[in-house]
Amino acid sequence: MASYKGGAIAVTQPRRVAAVNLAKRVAEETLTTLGKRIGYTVRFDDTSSDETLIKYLTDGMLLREVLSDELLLRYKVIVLDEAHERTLRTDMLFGMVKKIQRLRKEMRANGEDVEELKIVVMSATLDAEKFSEFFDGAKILYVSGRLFPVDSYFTQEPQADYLDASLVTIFQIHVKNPKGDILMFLPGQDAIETLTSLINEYASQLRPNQQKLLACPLFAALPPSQQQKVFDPAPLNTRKVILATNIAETSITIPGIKYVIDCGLAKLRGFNPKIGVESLLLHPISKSSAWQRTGRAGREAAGVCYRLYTEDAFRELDDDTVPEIRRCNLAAAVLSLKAAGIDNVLEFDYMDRPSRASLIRALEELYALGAIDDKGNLSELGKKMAEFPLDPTFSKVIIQSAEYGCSLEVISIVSLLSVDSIFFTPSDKREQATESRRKFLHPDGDHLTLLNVLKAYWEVKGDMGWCKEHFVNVRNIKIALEIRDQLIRFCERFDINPSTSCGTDTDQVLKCFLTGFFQNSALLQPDGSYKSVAGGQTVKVHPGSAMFGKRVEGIMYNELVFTTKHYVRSVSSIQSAWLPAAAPKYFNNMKN
DNA sequence: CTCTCCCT
Repeated sequence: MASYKGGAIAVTQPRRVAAVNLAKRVAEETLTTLGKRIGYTVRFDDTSSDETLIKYLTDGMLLREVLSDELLLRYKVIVLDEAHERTLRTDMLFGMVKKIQRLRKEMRANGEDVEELKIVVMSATLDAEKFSEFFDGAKILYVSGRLFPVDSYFTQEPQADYLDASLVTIFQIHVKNPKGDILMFLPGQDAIETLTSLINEYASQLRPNQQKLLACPLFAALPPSQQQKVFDPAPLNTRKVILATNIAETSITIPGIKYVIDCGLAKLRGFNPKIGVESLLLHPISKSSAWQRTGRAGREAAGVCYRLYTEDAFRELDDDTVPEIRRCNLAAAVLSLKAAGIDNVLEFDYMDRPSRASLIRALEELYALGAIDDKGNLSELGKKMAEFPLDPTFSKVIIQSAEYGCSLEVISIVSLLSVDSIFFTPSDKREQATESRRKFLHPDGDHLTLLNVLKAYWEVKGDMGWCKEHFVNVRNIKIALEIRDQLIRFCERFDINPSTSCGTDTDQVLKCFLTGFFQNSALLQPDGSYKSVAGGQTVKVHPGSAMFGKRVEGIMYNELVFTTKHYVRSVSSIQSAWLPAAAPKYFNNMKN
């Protein structure tokens, strides 16, 4: 069998499912066994081998590969697919592969035995010139899509209440058209749950001889069993209306959609580098996002899209969504760039440059964590941190856990914090969910509460009924356990004994977390509020937290996001006296 | 008195 060492083709995807399904499809069509000439590599799942000529992988996976193969010498071609999505990772790869291509060309000119690197960028954007210009005037090849036509309609007047407008539009479609399911785009869980119950209420008032209407919610936090309902065929004489977040824009494709309703809004991540706070706020979508939503009606046959905004409003929308790299905290990205040999992250070749303030902020955070020195060079600690598939804060905590004697506990808690919440709380059963989880509550907060839930999950051997009863999201807890297995292997590689336990001395766990999260701490004020030590914001404990409504002298939190207020999530109780020991340099500087 | 989505 041929080995393609040095001559393979990488095809990147922003999502795992896409990488896996593409590889399966291509293997099938080329009549080969998956994992031979055609394979895929995603986290926790790798079918590739030395024989693999075409490897489909997530863009995050290719970024990991750069850390061990700085010139990506195992590939002769790199295809970056779905480039228009401009994920943080695709944007990092743009600059990296461009640099690698130049280096390999220079090496060849010096007579070294290296192949040139070919780069192919695939994008559904209309603005191909932008990509071409970035890659030094690369040739553009246009390929037409295979969508069916979709008629688009706008409202005559601006809609003050998009929930009301949605409801009216759904029932108008329902009574005027014989068949075809409806996909409605909404900004979040809250709007989806509200509209689901409104639809079901009004649908019960339809005439008995009329076709029925069934509302199906769809968002990422929904447990797998309920997400599945979107794919189940509707009962006889019933039309499905799927109420979805942006998850239905790209990640999940539902068959049988004839009508799309677009409210024109989405929740968008933002980042303020001056105060270092992330936000999650409602924004009008971009034109490209509106077209993407529209296209969801034309996958199997001609469709119709109703936009709940005026044509004038549409013209005012931005052409494209601001790339993620300009909207998020860059600490993890900057650490990865440094570990991949890009020393000067301020001068890196970005297709869209993040603000200087945002890059400086990331460097400051990494310096405070001890990942880089005062010249901006990676420290020994920083090199180790970059190896872990985690945010730098988490990798710092894992590495420090050896000294604090609590690796066993810390590895589990970091795994549980690495997934979207292991709890699922439907708004209509909030009290029931809170009550059923009360027995896991640890007085010191969410970190140790999560550990209690995991221990209980193990005791019942992951019983599905138990999960349902306690509103525990099985999918997320299972992902957390896979992460945990992976982290244990990393620890063994770095001579950190993953079985070291602090037993009942759980303060060790919280003190250890502070070595990564000292900047995410807040102290109780005389008026009963908490004020963050880093930015001085007044922060509110999220109502879903074990620390909600409690008054302790200090708190540490995993996350601070501005939504309606500055909310902190995954919160635990700390003592202010622990802070200087967790980060001596940082707190000594603050006094001066 | 309640957070869109995705990745290692």
